Amino acid sequence: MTPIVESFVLHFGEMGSRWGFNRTVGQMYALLVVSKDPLTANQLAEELNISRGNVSMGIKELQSWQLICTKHIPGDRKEYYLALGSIWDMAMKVFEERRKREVDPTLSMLRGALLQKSGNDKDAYAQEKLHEIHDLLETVTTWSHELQSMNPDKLNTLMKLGSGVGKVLDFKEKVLKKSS
Amino acid sequence: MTPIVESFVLHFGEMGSRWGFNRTVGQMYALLVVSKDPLTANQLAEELNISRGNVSMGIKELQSWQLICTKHIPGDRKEYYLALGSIWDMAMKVFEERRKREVDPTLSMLRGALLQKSGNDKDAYAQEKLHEIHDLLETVTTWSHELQSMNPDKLNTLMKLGSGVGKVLDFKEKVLKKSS
DNA sequence: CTAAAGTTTCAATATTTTCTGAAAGTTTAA
DNA sequence: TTAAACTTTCAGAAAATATTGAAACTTTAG
Repeated sequence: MTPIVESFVLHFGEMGSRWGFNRTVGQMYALLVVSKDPLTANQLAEELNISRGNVSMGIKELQSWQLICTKHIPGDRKEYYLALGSIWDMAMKVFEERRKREVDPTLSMLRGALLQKSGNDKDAYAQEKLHEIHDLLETVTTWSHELQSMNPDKLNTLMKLGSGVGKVLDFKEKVLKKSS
Repeated sequence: MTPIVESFVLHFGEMGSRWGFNRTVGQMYALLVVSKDPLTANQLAEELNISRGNVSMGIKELQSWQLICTKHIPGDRKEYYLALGSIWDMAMKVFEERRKREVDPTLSMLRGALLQKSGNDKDAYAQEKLHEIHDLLETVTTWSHELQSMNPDKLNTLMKLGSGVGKVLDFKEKVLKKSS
């Protein structure tokens, strides 16, 4: 690994734990992302100085996140691994996967709690709060689903527009009112 | 704790680790959120069955996230704790804090790596990828900053609009073109 | 079918993170 | 100033998580 690649890989490893996977999985993924050519499990183990078994588990994890794919080279029995898709695709995958793991279970727990009859004052207050949290999470999840289903170019336009989107909303209101 | 509150507190504790703090901190926060009246450190320790020292550390953590505040009751020497602001405020705080911890350090690492002269082909390819990641993270951070600076009502309108926002963007284009 | 090349599994070990509780620190009423 | 009431700190214990490596498993060329 060159110094540039190494510092990226190490940083991504540390960050990995915050982003939902462990250090070595983060490092493996980082290395695959910046490698033009696919790598074998043994190459990963060697470059990162980790055990072959650990690489095998890491690969399984990255596959469960659908972040890497396998490539076979004719006449070679080894499996080669490759980061999947564009940076944009990767970001979407991570985002989606985290929503599944962090938000969805909470939403279903909240739905359950809101179905219970509140027995007393304390419960009534608690349920009010749970309701607010539920509604917020639901709005945000629905929204993020919809954003993800948008064409990436349009989404990019939207993001670049930034808070300017407020003006566009006003603008639409105004024009609609005039024409009515 | 009533059963409803307890299941919320336990769930939030487990989830807490995914959301950036540890189990007991998550539980403490959950309990404060659904409690109408402020609680003392001792009450937290007792309700959650954790040590007084752990509560003290948890409080410090929650304060560093600016998620709770202190209240004094006249004639009482104890400190009372209270979840801060509305659910919306809380979500914003958590979101912002996570951005600071998860994204900002990566952005500065990437900026550093992009300043290096790439020595060879491998580095050149790696830097291309780093560049893409950098640009994406920057766009997203800037956008989220701007969304956060918007008036919450407008932001809510925007979210409820969902992917319909694409149509509004088209609409604006069309009207502007006509009038030019 | 056999054995070589490769991959996965998982019990044991190492590392990291969290939690406890006793001691030290702080504040205030008297 | 003192001591009671309360809070914080932090070294060590406990719990959770990650990692290794050897054995078991799988695949395929011959």
